[in-house]
Amino acid sequence: MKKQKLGVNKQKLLIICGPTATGKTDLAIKLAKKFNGEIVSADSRQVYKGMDIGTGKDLSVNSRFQVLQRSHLGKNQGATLTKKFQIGYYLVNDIPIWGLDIVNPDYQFNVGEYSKIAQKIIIDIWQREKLPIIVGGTGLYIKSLLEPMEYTVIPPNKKLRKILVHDDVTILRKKLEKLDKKRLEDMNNSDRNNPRRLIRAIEIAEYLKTHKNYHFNNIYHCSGNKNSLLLVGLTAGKKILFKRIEQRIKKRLKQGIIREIKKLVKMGYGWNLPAMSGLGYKEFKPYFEKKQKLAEVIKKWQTDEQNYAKKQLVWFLKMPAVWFDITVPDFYTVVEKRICNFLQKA
RNA sequence: GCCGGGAUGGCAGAGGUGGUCAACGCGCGUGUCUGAAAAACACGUUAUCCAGGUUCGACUCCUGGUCCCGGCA
Repeated sequence: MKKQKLGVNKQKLLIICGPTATGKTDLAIKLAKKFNGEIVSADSRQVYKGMDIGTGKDLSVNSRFQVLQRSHLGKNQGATLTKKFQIGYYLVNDIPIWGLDIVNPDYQFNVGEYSKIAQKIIIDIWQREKLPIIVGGTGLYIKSLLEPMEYTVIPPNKKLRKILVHDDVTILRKKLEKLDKKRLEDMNNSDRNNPRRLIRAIEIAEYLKTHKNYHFNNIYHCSGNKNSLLLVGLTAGKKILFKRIEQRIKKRLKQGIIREIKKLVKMGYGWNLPAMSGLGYKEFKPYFEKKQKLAEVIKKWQTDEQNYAKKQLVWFLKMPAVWFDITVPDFYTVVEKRICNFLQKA
């Protein structure tokens, strides 16, 4: 028996974004309790199994991964979404958090896959008449839920990539020009010098050559109704932000980040994997190779996190978010009121 | 104490017959963004140890000082 779908207008989506260490998840859990919500992570690093402390999953010791039996993401149908992915949730404080532990660290995960999975989860939450709350620091992942990204569905072509990595940007540009001149012209200077972007553009052009009737189909998009979407941005002054980062690093060391990395390395996950390029992991490479002292690693980690927070702000400030300063005393009340208001609108 | 080498931007570190000069890297700052995004890429950013002298002109040559490094004692 299918539950009756809610009307389009009732399909609200709440998004909480902002730089690292602003307490996004804590706020989301509070809000989920208040508004009958479930959390969907939008984080490019938390999708990896076994990478918990460094990516800040903040799972309690006894939280276990589970799938929802009756949902279309459940055991049977969830498996058909694709065999590669594990889709389920952790219960934290009785609130489900989705989008964690989707793949192993040696898998190269990406936006397109995230977008597809997250959209399915969101629809599932709606079907259970609850409020999906997207929480995360990965701007591109959030963007992929806000607007249809036409070409993200085109899969990577590993063979082609293997050949193209040896070309320098001038050659790549020539190759792209031959395939799709307009695409090259549309690129800005930064992208035109970015081998990764050029290779991707060539990849797309090659794909379209052999798939003439390619048609993009987004599962849903929120851009239709203004009242169906609220973006909440969290921020704080740089000084406070950096202080919070420092404290969190200390916490992660205490939680056993070194042990976690040791385990990952022992399992055979190499330093060159994209998953291991994340903050709080890559800094430890010289330490494990006995080339650097722990104190230096921590210092580097701190500045890397700071820079990351700054970069995140560059991204998020362009988004149509309502911003809240987390240091304001009645911060939570203000946010709650704003969301109440949002949920009441048709 | 003696002999030798050195002192260049926030750091590390090149160069050039005395002629706006001051590389590259790191850092820092500002950005870009359609399947690696905690990634990748673009743009910008600051200096010649101190006091004299020679010279039209010295970071580059000379004298003195200060500091650092190596060797001898």
